[in-house]
Amino acid sequence: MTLHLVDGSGYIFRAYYALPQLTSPTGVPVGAVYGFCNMLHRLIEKVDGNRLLVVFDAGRQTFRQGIYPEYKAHRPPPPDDLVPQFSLIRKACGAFGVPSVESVGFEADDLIAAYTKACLALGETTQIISADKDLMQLLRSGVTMWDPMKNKDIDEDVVFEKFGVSPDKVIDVQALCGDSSDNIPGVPGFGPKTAAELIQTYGSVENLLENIAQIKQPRRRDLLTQYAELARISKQLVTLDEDAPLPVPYKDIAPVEHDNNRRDNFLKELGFLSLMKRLQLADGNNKPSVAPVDYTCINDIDTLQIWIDEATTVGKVVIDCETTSLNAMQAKLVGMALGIPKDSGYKAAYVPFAHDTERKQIPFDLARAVLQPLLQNPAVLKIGHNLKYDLLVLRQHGLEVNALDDTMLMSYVLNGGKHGHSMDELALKYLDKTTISFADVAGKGKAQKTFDRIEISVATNYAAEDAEVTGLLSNLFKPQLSTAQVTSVYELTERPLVPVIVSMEEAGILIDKGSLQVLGQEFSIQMDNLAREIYQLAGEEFNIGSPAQLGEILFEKQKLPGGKKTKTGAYSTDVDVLEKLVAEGHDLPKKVLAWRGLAKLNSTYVEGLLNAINPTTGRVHTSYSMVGAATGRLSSSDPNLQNIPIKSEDGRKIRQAFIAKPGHKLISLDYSQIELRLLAHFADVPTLQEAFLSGVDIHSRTASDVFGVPIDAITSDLRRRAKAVNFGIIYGISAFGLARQLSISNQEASQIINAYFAKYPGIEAYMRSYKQQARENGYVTTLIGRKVHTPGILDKNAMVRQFAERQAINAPLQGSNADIIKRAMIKIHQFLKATQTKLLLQVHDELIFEVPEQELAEIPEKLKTMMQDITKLKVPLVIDIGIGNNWGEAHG
DNA sequence: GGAGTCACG
DNA sequence: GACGTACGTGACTCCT
Repeated sequence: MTLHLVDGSGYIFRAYYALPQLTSPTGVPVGAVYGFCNMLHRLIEKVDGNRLLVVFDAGRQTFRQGIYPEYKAHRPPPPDDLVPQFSLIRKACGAFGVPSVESVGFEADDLIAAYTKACLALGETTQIISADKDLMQLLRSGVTMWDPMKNKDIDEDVVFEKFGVSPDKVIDVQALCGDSSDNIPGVPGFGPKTAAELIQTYGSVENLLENIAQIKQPRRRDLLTQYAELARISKQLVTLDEDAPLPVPYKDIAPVEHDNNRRDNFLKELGFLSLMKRLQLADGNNKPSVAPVDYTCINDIDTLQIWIDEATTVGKVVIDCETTSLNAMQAKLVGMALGIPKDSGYKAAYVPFAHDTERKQIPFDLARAVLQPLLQNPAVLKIGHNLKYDLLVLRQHGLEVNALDDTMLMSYVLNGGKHGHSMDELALKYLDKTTISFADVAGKGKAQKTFDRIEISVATNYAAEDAEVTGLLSNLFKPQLSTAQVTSVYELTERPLVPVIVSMEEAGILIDKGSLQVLGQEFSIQMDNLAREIYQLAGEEFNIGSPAQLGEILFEKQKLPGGKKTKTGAYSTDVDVLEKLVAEGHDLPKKVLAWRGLAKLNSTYVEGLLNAINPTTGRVHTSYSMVGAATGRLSSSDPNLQNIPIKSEDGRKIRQAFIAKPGHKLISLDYSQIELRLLAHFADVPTLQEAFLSGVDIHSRTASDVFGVPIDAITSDLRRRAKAVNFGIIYGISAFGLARQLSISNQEASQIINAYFAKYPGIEAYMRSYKQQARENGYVTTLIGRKVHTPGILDKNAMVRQFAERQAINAPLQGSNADIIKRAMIKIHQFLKATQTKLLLQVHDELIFEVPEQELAEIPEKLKTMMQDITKLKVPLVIDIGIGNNWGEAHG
């Protein structure tokens, strides 16, 4: 028997902040209650006959205030719309038949500790259901912990990662570093790192205090001596009271008492109708190994037609393709899930086409004929999650789709930067639903099955659930778009970009296979030669690709200066370190750098690209993620075509292997200095704006302004430094960062930055105002009103906070660049429909096209005009254009 | 699977 | 006064 102890109070707060604000039919706020009911239901299923006990705080006053009056004293009262939910949540326990306890003078955490102790004494096990770090001290043999919102086990490893010590030492670490959220003082000046280090060495606070004299660092010694008493009090505060009296003796904890009527009446009263229906369905499905009955498997064309007719009448349908591959260009369509609005939720079905079984299915060619009118009907909204993928797969199977809504993109414009946007994550976060994962049905690793080999009944549950979840998410997100004022970002930018990217991914780009192979051989020969020389210099053979082995050779065998550097205590051997050694005249690191450069080119680019050639089209088709980057940028993968080399001579040879197909040229158009232009625009800096209006080289101009040298006397070194400053500003400058970049002292860097601020008034105000915006709203906005969230902006840890501040400065610039190029892509895509020219690639500020020779006279110039006129800033947008037989030439 | 390294804007 | 620090990505190799 296992006792499952739910930290009810902890859950309330987490659910309140994580879930949308719902209100009951009578206007009572019930968002947290909804999450709580969902969790109760899942827990009841999970504990499966074992005991379940929900534990609450009884009030704010506990014995801890007797020890330290300021304990939790600064906590603001709970939000107004959460207060009425406390009693409802206790009622929910009653309605679901789950016992709950609380005890005046003790926190829920103390009761959990006490029940844990009682269980262990009887040889029983407990599971703590919470994510609260204060409960982690209870982990030991027989006590496990599970985070119900993330569906994640919290084990010793998780604790170690968080505190740097094992669970039995957590209270000692907490006692030293304190906790600002609970007002636990700790030792002032000690952070988690120092605390963990000391406890690792001394074992406990008590032993540490007895041995203060042994501590090497004088500052630590002083602080500990001065604040020894605070450390002792803090330890008392964080230690849970495992001797707290049990409100209900362990043996009297009642099993869950099922009464579905009582539960349903409660849910109805609060307006949780769809949840009630879902639970009712689950009631019927609870017997193990009986397939759920709420999803339909459609295996005859007449039934499919009935569903299609209904979807057409309703004007809305969820679609979700199931295929054999994540690579849309190579994926074979196996089946399709459909969802149609019904009552307040969705009914869902799966239509298998090509499963590898004897079971009856609709041949795809037959299904296509009835699906096409639905997918092409502009009056029927097709809802999906990452429809870009489905659209590309369907196109490969001869089906076109219009009239879209994409829940992944809605999530992105609503909450970009806050969390991920995968369906599983959103279902858990917003619907409190753990979806069947792909690994659940297909297995993982080597043994993973392709979808066509999955049993149709299993596939039906998986696929139809995804369709239902997508529908529910769209019900939730769609109305939020206007409330959050991001409708136009979604409707005018993200959603219309979907077909553009589908077209780019489908087009792909041609690679000169032969020249890439030759290049690979040349690189290999050079690497072999270098390796021989390296072994000679090292006096032994070793794996050059292993930073650990290289570090040993350089810093232990050869005793070069450089020492430890990375967090894990290993020797750092990155470019900065090796280049420093090269500058000191060492030959070995120089050859290692050359070897590494070639190794990178060979494995990532030569072999990587050759492997990525699609055997059918003979071209390379990347996949763009529209939600990968928090700032609004696209990202590219499988293969990543946004990081093809350009900076080194050998690297450029890789780029030259990207070629135009016969009779065509590649052209490249890029926005010149767009982020600096955006800075001049946003920060309203007259001098910078004039510089861009006059067309002068911006880095030379900055060099002249900052270093006080006439512009025609600027050396290439001064220009290089000014360029680093300009980039630094865009990244949310720090003297340290600039100093490191330019290998100068922090002081010199500070002086340069001050000179910059003095010459360009407006920049500092820009930075201040965006940091303020982030603090007030939790996000900053771009040119088109895109929100980029900066979650760490109010963090108590200064480093986390400063990181968020730099993001707040950078995101409007990087994000507005993304806005501009995305809008240009949409416009250009429309225009290119009447031509033979194709948009192939986007690299953040650059677009690459394949143009037939007969269109070269007119098209490039028109594209340029469209790009530069896409928006009007206080400075002109300038487009650089290049043309050639390959990408190397075109980039010019 | 994380850490280290390095390719791009 | 100490603490670490430039923004945004993805792929590869090593090693636990």
